[in-house]
Amino acid sequence: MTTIKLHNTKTRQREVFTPIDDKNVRMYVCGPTVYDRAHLGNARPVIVFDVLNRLLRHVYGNDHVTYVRNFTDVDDKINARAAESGRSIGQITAETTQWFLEDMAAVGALEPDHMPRATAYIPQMVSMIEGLIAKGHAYAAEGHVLFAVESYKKYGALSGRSIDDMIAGARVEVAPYKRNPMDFVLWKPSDADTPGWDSPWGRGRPGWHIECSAMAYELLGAHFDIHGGGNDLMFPHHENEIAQSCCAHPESEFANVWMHNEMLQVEGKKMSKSLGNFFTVRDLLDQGVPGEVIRFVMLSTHYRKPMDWTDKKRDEAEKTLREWNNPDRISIVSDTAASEFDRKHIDNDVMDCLAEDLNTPGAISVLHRLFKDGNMEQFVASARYLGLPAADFEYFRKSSIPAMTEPINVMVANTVNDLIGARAKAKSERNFSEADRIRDGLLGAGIRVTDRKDGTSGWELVADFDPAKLEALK
RNA sequence: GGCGAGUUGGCGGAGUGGUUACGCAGCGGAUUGCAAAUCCGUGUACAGGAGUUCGAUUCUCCUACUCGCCUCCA
Repeated sequence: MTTIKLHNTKTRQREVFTPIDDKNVRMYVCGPTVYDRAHLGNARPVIVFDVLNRLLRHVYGNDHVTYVRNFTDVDDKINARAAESGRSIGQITAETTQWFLEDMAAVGALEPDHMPRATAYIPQMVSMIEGLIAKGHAYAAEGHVLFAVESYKKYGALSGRSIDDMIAGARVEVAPYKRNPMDFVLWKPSDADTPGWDSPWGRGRPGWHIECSAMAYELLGAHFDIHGGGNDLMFPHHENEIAQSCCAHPESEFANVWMHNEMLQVEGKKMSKSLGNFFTVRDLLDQGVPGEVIRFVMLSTHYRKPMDWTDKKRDEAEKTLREWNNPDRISIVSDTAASEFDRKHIDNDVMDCLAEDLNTPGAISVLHRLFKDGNMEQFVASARYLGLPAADFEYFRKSSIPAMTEPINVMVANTVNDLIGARAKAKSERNFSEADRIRDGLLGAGIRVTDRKDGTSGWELVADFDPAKLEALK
């Protein structure tokens, strides 16, 4: 069996991964707060942990992995969005949830086994909070319930902070009802205009962190294998989750392995609305950037390093994927029900790279080698395994040019073939200036003509295909 | 101020105590009516300083710089 090694934030070391139960490997990844379209940075953890999910399923068996990723659909950002737009909270969260699923599917992410919504777990949260109060880890004050960080000795261990240091450097305004400035909210009161649920502390709503603790406990138990998310969640979100869960279930250790992906940057700078470099996954898709290209770029940097999204990388990724989908090179027929074929032919070196703390750039380099060496079965199976298209040229070509509908596609092909025929005739008459004129014209329209050894000619679309220019050549 | 990550050839980006990926670009060649595409060949880089070592890009320490978190954030 493949030995998987993962970098554990908790120990700051790369460790051999040993499941608690190899018949049910359990992973929880923090999902989005559903108030707006997923931006590009949101896609990184989704893709990273999608790869891990695929790896675990390959190693332990498809039916022996439970992957949970939540939707946080109760949050003050959602409330604010509803208030400013005049729409209902339910409309916003339902719509945003659906967008998220569509956008993540477009970048090749498989759906987790469970995608719980926080609002479906309010009673479990209330119950967990009651337990924390009973054990002396939390206290009610002025309609709030707060977690007492001093009641948990290991508070700060994950992110390497001490409570005293944090207080010294804190820039937060401290609510008067907090016993310790670092105490965080488990439950807060709601006024009449804010969503709320009845509770022992009055009508209110949960604080930010408790939903993950409650849902992880319900779906995975008190002790499970892997907990993941972006490294900006390490503090305070994950620290607080650990404190809540470990105090509510002192017999357990919560997650064995903590994994955090590094942040995404855009052209060397943090993505932010004020810098004007903020964009969503949907923005890219609508601009004609295929989801596979986004995925390829994401996989080409190791998940624990900052990733810089640049136009240059996007172009190079698209170029590589075009080459990998060149029908002249790949003769294996694509079959959507090819899971058996894929499973059998996934390359061992690709697996070894992934097993070594998800070395996706290494896996891509193996893909290059397989392609170059003509090991097409391994290549296709491995590329698909990583969620990249292979032997699927038509799909890729269509997805690159969303405006190009099927009838136009056929018309384009006919036009191009006519022009190539005319060029072949000119060539046979040794009228090379006419032949070159046609070839240059096609290239200008975004179609590259390539002569094969046998005297026939192939063609492919290049980046800036322009149907209008093609029409003008007729 | 506190905590953490990082600095690899023209660019991107892995990895390793000694044999120095991979991709893009470049260069040389084959091929071609000319191209393109393709194929073959070609690159000795690891921020600076000190230390450990037979030997360090890889380990330790120091310095510089970059970035993230500490407030909502993946």
